[in-house]
Amino acid sequence: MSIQKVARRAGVSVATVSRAFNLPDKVTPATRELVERVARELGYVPNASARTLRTQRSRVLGVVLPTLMNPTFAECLQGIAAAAAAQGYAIMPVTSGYRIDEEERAVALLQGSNVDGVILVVANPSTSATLQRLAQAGTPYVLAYNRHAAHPCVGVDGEAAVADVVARLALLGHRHIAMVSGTLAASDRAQQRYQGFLRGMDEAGFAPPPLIEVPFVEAASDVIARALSEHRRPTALVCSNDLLAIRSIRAAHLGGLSVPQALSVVGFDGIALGEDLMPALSTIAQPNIDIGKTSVELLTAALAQGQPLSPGDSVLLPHVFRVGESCAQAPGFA
Amino acid sequence: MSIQKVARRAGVSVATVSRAFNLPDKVTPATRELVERVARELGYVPNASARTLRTQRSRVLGVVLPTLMNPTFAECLQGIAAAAAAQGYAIMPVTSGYRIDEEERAVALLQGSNVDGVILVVANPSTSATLQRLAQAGTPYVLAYNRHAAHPCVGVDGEAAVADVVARLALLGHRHIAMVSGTLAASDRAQQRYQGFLRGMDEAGFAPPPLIEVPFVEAASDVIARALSEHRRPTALVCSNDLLAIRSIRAAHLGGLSVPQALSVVGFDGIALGEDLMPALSTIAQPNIDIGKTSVELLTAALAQGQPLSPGDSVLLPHVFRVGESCAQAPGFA
DNA sequence: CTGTTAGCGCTTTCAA
DNA sequence: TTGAAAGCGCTAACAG
Repeated sequence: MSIQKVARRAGVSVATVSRAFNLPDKVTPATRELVERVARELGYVPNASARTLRTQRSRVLGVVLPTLMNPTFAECLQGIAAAAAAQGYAIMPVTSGYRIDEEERAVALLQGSNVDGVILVVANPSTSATLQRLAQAGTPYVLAYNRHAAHPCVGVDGEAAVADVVARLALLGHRHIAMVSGTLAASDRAQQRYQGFLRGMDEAGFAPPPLIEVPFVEAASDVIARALSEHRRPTALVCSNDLLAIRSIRAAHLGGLSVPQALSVVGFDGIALGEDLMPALSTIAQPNIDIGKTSVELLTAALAQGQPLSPGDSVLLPHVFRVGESCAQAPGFA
Repeated sequence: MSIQKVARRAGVSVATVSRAFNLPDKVTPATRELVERVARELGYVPNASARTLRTQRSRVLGVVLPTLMNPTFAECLQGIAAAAAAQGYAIMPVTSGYRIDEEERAVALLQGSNVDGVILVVANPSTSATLQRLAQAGTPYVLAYNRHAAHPCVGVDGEAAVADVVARLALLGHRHIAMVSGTLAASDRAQQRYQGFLRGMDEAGFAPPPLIEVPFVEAASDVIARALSEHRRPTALVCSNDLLAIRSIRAAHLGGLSVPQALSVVGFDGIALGEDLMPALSTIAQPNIDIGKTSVELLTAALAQGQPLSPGDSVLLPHVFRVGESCAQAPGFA
């Protein structure tokens, strides 16, 4: 079903059919209706490839995410999809599995697909050759969750958020607070959150214990269990993300510590599922859907302007501490 | 950066450049290397739209899912993405929010994007005009999770799975077993699982109590709490999906029932997160990633053959009962 | 083994 | 307001 067939059937030129769809004002109402009717009868759907080839714009946004197994990014993608659809854009998501080489491959794939712009969550903007490649090709892009002075970013202030949480825990009487994180080297988010932890501990006048670093998610239980069985074990755990928080709660229970009575646990991300758990997860909630939505809006605005985004366009979204039930006063604190 | 530029720079024709990429054997190693080098220097990336327009194949698969907020589908999408990439296909996912009209819109969008084939999870294959549209356009498709005699499907036998679970619960001494489900009308999966429940109860010689139907996920806690506070309350709950099971466990605890001591809860789906919960979720685990992978393989095989899939190509994947910790003997059962 | 060329379906001047 | 025609970048005959 091509525009040719519609034109022939309607007894007009292909140019008129094209105008009827794209510039309705430039054809008489009568012709427009005729064309629309014929097109509907024939089940005509414009060919996106031909249009893209001709206009050099695909109306597709590329999306690079670490994984969909973490609901944080699934939620964000949902937000991206909804916002993109609202703006008349389709999306093409690719996951990188937190691997730099996969990030590169993903961007190459997207560039080959003629995407108009790219939204990405990278391991670390500082060390990312991927971003250079994008900039070099003149492809507009925006980073989500990442924060970096040299790139346009949409995210929250993870450092401040964690520092606040430490202060909050101190207020609840906690003196032994530890942080659980994934591999620091693998993510700038983890690094920033850890900075916030250090700052918060410093401001509270506590000496920070060694970071409980979990190299692989599978190893989480063991590592955390060990940390919780030490002599002067922490009474509160600040986790770098909700998935780690959930695993920490399990590890605590297996070790005979009830949450929040014997151990407070705070997560980071605000995945929807956290509210349905028992105890409901106390967490620093990021506006995941809104991060996606804002990224799309920034990007499509830039596309409309015909110029890439600059670091100055970055948006810092507010986070909120979601109270939950996994966080309470320190044992024996009045 | 077009093939023209590469050809000129390399001093060969565009046809040779094209061959160097697509039919390497039909070109002398020397020319091929020359072309590859020049292409790399110029940062040439083949234009997918032009290729699609010319070949009439986009190497993109459309994917229609209800939502990404349910990890089941996020996991499946991950599987789809990996398998598609392995076969040289990109994907274009769209979510329908369990709404029929959105399913239709999604398919229309995908058809306009020239997708070669579509993988979809629909509310109900029997009542879906969407599938007819696809068949009419000659677009190969395969249903995931759905099961229907008139369409090619990839999924598990939900009915048998639930019937088995009921038998298993009976063996553990449970006499009062209830089922929790989302709106039956909204999903053929829910219907099939409920059928399995009825069959299982019948085979065990129990009279099935009324289905605990949760119209909106938000309402889950209330509805379930009410059911658990009745005089002859169930000692075991079979939930139509893991998300409902998680909410049920919470509702039970809020109502003073400990899981699994006072109430056993079994889910359906096998989301990865279930294993990290406390108690770990007992559930009927579907091979979500494999469902995605199999769907892709079926579809790409059909694409290679140049013919759509038929109902006879359907694949039934095995499910397993994941033991977990949320399911135990009935109270007072020796 | 390599080159020439038509044409995929569409948008967009330029003319009428 | 409408039509004719060029050309986006690529692949696949066909010719050499």
